[in-house]
Amino acid sequence: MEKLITVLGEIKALFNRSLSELSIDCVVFGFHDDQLKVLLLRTKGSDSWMLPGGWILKTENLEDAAYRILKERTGLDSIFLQQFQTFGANNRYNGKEIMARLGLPPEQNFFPERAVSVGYYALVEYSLVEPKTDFFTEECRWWDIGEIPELLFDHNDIASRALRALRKQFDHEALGFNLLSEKFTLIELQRLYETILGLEKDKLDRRNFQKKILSYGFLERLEERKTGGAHKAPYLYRVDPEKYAIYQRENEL
Amino acid sequence: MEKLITVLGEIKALFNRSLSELSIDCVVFGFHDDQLKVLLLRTKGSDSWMLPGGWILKTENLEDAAYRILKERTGLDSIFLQQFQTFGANNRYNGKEIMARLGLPPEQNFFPERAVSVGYYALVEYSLVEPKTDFFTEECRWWDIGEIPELLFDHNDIASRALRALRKQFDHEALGFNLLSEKFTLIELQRLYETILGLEKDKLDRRNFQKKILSYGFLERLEERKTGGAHKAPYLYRVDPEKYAIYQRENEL
DNA sequence: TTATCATTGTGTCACAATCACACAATGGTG
DNA sequence: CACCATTGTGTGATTGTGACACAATGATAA
Repeated sequence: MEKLITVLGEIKALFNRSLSELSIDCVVFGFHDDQLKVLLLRTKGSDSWMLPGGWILKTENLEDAAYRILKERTGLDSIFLQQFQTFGANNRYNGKEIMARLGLPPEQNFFPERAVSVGYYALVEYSLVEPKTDFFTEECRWWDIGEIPELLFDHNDIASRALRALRKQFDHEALGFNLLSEKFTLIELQRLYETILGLEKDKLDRRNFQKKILSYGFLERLEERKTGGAHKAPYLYRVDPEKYAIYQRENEL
Repeated sequence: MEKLITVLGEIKALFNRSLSELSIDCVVFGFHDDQLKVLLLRTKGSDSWMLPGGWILKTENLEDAAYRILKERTGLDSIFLQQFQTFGANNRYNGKEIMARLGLPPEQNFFPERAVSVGYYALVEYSLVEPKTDFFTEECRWWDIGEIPELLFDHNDIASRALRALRKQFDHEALGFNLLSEKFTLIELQRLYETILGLEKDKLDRRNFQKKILSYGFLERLEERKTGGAHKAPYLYRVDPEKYAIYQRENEL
């Protein structure tokens, strides 16, 4: 009982330092074993999963809040982050429901009746992430994009909109290198594209894909080759940051 | 003085029925005389212009609020509306500043210190709009996109982001028919595209443009021709709603 | 040590999309 | 009724994309 009071106190304190009617939800994408993954959290003492999210401090820029939240969950500092949509259905959220989910007394609800959420998606390097739980949750782990369970609130909707926005962006801009390690082979990049665009393996023609990507001119072929696998060792590539910036500028607007 | 108290009371009443930390700002585009226009409002007793906007009622869906705000300003019911970005810089807005702008005593400020705003852009038929002022403003009129004055808050930023989002969408999807009257000539459509994309007149090749647009298959050529102008009378076209819906579905995702 | 074989690296051809361009028909204007 | 800016239409050139084949490589297994 005493513990419950402490918990309530801490949440209230956090809450008083934040904007109350507004939250941020993040869809964090990772890539592993040729599969697209999303980072999810399980709330304490329940089977309910949700997207990582949080509140915006009263003095904090919206985008800074998103970066902070991501850093708290993944340990990562520099992350590819994109705001994609704001969700404001009047029934998407319910203060009392949150209290109940957290095992707190609903009649003591101090959350607002209503909250709007700004959706961000992030692209991170799977192997660098150390999933961390927060105050409300006891498990944080990757889920395959095809096996996402039923989530709290409208988080299933947010996740699927994020994927759609991601695909749209992939369709007309070369990106996603944040999902791979610094050095990668072209076939790894191709698998990434096929996975994100929802295509089957080798749907993209290997030769045409490589020609196209290389024609952008921002990939640098290293002397090094990727060894270890069977068969001929492929070259490793990396993104040349300066040339990539030029490409992005030319591709803007 | 008595009037001031009444004003304050009315604003407070409206405000109490709304979410306080969140607002909506709309960039309403119209097309007239081969120029792209934006609807702006001038606040009472000042030279300060701003975008039409408003608050979200506590029980109201975000999108419904945007439609309501637009209807209040333009008189129009069915409008092409698109959420494009949410603006949350911590210094973008200041409650006391609003009070001062409205000629109200800043020390009685009841607006929050901070507010985040969801940006929508709208495409409307210029000739159908009857600009209406609201409680805070005494003038509402169209401005040429190239002559937008300095606006309150971060509204210049919002407006230019809206234009950028609009151009991006135009780049890979046929739309914008909402900006023309129901029946239009292909050259009018071409001027619209050139204006929105920021191209000079006749930059697009007339023949290729018409071929491309018609190849989408949702424009219907009418028997009617547009008379009145000098020279040969061009055919009028209109959008076939069913075929347009098919085109949009095929073009999705 | 060497044959095997899945995989890598590269070039060419066919087709589709886009671009550049010309000329006859039209219908107010003077 | 001659004029002329504008409309309606078609064709060849250029570019971009998609389909496809073959020699080189290097770990694996005989």
